[in-house]
Amino acid sequence: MKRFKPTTQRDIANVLGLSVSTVSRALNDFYGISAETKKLVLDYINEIEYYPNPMALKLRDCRSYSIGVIVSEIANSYFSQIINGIESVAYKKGYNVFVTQSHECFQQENTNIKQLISHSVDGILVSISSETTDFSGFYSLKEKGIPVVFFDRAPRDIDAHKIIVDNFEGAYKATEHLIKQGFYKIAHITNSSDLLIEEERIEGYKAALSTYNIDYNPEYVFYCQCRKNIREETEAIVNQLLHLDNRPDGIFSASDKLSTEILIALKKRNITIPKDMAFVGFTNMAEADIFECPLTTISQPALEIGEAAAKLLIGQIESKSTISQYKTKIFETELTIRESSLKCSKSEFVSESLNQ
Amino acid sequence: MKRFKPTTQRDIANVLGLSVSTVSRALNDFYGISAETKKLVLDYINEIEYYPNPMALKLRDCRSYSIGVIVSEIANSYFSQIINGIESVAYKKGYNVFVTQSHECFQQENTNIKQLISHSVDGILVSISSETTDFSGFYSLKEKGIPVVFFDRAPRDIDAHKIIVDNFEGAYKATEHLIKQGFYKIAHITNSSDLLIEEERIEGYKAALSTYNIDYNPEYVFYCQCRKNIREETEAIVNQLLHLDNRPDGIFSASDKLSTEILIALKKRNITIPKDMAFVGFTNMAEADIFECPLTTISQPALEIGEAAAKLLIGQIESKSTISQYKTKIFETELTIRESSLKCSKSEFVSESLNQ
DNA sequence: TTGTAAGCGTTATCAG
DNA sequence: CTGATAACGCTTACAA
Repeated sequence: MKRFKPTTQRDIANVLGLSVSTVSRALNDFYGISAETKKLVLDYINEIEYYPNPMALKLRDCRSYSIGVIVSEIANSYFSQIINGIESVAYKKGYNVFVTQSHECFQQENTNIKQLISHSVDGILVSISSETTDFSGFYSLKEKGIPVVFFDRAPRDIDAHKIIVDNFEGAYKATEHLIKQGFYKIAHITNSSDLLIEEERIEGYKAALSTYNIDYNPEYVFYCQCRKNIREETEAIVNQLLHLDNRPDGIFSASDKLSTEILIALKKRNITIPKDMAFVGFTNMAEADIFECPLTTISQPALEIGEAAAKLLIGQIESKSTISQYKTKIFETELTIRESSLKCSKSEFVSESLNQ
Repeated sequence: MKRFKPTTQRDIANVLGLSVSTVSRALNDFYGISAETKKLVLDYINEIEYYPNPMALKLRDCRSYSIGVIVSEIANSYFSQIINGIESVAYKKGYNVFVTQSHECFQQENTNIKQLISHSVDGILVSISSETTDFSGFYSLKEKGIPVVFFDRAPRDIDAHKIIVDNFEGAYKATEHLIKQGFYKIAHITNSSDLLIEEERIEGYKAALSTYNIDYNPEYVFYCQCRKNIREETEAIVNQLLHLDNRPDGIFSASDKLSTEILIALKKRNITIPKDMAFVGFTNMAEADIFECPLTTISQPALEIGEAAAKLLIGQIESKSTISQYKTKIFETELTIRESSLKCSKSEFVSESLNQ
């Protein structure tokens, strides 16, 4: 295939009978060029739709004007909304975005970091995988001077900007809501005990129980890695949960994918929501409204999280001085009450009236 | 911020007391270097984890080793699955992927094309927006010699590789299934009459009706642009549909987002699926299983579509000669029968038994 | 076998 | 005000 060879400043210079440097001056509003010559050049480049060769610029500046993103899965509405936010900010500021997926795998995450470095990204936005407990990869990025901003899932004690939601508050609200509806035996299903956000959610869950004088029962907390075999994992969890001596009457699930899979497993066992089991999900699914039983959810401002993360990262990239004080920006979550968590549910009411 | 300055071949050469070209030779298995020197260099670069500066390579080769993707929306499981396929192939072959979104808007699509060109992508993968009727943007890409491969939604008569599914067959199967279930008044809701895939789906729908001697009723076909105001559009369509003199008893919906929105609108009006209205969606939603009424769907092999498209594009990019014969690869769809299309539905049965 | 130097497209520094 | 030239990091033809 004959490769597309774009016009260069040299071509322009030749056509107009000028030198390359004059053309460059016109393009960059550089001082020391006559208005006349400048107009000549600008008119011409407008006509031919000239774009400066980005590779040359990047080589010169030693930066790629691109940022890398690592998420666990893009086919997840929460993350794709965040990516939308990141891209809108990045494009506006002239940056490209490379999106990579860790699939909740530590190994893959490290491969992604290397890939991104070898593509000379100017900075990285990351939501760490549920498997990650070793943050040395991120520390070495810091050492190399490559800015990293964490969003959604951040390591506990790393010095970096972080964009997170108030997971404690979110989990508290979810749990409290279930309690107020009259469910006292609430199970909590979450990703992995090593993630800070999961810890915060568990703390919120515990705090709500404690407020209402309900004993915390460790048997009611389940962990799921959400890897490739998520279906098996959730099947096992649901089996275990349903066969507990003191079977829970409500579930608070901590993530998108988890919620979907748990609901599938429950449905398979003919557990009706919320009659047999109340349910609140920590999720951003657009489809929450049309599930068999519309889902009560704690939702997160995904778009804003993405925008904030991108702004912070680009700010750090473009800042002249080293950051001395890292920020942690915390967004609030929102409880949307639908039917899945109601004691006397509308769906029960409807199905009764339908059968008269 | 002090910029990260990676090691260069000059640095390596200085350390080892060699010249840049010798280092380069070692890295590229170039002929004319002693095994000894080569080992020396390779050992060292392994130790320090040297990566060649991608910008320099790209500038030199006049190519970016990146491909651009244009889809309508990434927060759509069908497209995010396709992107997964694209990325897996692209990364394996050393290419980056820039993903852009048209949001079903012609203007935005053209902006994206320009963006991608100005980032010097080596080729573009595109699923055209529902609004696009003017393909001049893509023709001018062809003229410039930038390879374009269309997937999912392709212009009718453009000379280019295309990856599509058998939309006719898919629509036929969906419609036939509804007919066999005893629904004869089948409405079809689709994106926009200008897309080839929509035309094929309508043809499949008509052909199935004709096979079973059902008259085609143009009033039963609805078009939705699926833009920002999709909620209003679908509300209007559902209102219109429900107030037809001869109200349909089944709906065959042509896309993901459309299906979700139509179901929300129907639910709002207390239309029960499939009792009051049968439903088949052309969609890849993972959640189809746990909807109020599990959704019968025509699904598409999204991952494979993405992989095939990326392979074809990269093949074209790397091919020395101009392509004389463009390929159109057609994938088959799959009908998954769930409850939303069944005449005597299980869900009715369940809700009766629950109320005894 | 190794080193030198030109060139990819830009911008910046210097002379004219 | 404008033009020539070096530099960014890499590959490669050519000279040593």
